[in-house]
Amino acid sequence: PKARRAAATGTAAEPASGAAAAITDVPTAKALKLWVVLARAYLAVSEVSSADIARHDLTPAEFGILEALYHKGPLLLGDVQKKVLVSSGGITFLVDRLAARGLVERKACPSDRRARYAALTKAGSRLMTEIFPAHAATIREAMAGIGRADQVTLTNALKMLGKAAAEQMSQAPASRTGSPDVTG
Amino acid sequence: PKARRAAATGTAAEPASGAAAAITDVPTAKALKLWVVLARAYLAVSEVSSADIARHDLTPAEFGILEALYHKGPLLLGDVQKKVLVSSGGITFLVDRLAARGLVERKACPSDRRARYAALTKAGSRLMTEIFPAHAATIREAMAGIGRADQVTLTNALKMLGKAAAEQMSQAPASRTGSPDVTG
DNA sequence: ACTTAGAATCTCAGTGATAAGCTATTTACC
DNA sequence: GGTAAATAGCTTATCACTGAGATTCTAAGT
Repeated sequence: PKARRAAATGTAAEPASGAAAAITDVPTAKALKLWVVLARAYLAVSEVSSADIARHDLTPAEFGILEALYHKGPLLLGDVQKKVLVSSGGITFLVDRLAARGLVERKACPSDRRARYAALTKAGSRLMTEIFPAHAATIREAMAGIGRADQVTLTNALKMLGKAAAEQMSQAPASRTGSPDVTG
Repeated sequence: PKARRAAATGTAAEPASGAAAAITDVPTAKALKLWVVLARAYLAVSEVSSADIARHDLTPAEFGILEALYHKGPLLLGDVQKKVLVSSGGITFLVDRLAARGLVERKACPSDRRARYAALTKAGSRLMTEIFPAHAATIREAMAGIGRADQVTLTNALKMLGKAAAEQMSQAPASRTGSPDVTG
């Protein structure tokens, strides 16, 4: 037998026997709905992408690093971090692992002795040249449910959404659990 | 000091010194771009949501379970799994943890002695009544970057995208690494 | 009834990733 | 020029979650 997985991310809104009543006001309900489909769409595409990446024995994070270096050339570890969205420790760990496989190497930074570059090795570069186009095509296929013009519209809308959400995030610095939230 | 995080998910496409050339064909480039902004938008909203949830010492997965039970009433563990998208072992683990906090309880299923229901306790129900509306409002705020009419358009587009991607997923069952990929 | 396949859940070892704290180095300010 | 704050990356402890197998039960076939 196998441990199966399912396909959803909660946040629905229909009461049932023994269930409390849910959101009534319309704008909130619409926003929740949007959040659900956003999560599902992301997850579905993510699944396609991850599965393709896994065929080469890479995690998405590893692939992200290789891709960043492939497109941008050698990068400071901190810059890789910004691209790939992992913690500082995570970058160390991932680059170590890629280095152990001979795909990436560290290089000293002449102007700052704290910093190090990560760069693709010849093998890493060859690998990416080999697999990236097919990966890109896979993503293109995953997006094929939407017409090309609509893709642009969708891209713009999502860009706005992401920007707004990120903005809201930076405003609320995350208060801690039990505490009464501020001075007053 | 603190281990900082960044804000992106790779898949850009501008060459640089020492970097290999990237995607040239337009449809693929557009699809990649869409994938990037989709990931970023999801991540940004996810961050907002998680931060809000964390204020109550809950993980997103835990909150997902509570939410499912709150809206739908008692649910078989398997059904919870489908809603919240975790592994079979994960459901056991998470429900255990919520039960230890007195928010959820297991109940026998009369018609099938293998199956168990998960249901909110009175405390769990009270907690959700207390925190869910505020959480929903937080999500609404995160989505506020987009007008209400556009939200509906966006929702529909994402629904199609998710469906198409999921479909592609089920077609390619995931071949294993080294093997030469099919018969021909 | 008995056997076999299939399901629902639980167990448990393993994994990717984070978050703090640490060291080495750089920058800014006096 | 010397000291303090900030920065880049590494180390370690910890954690939520996964995945395969084990367990218990149901359903179907003989």
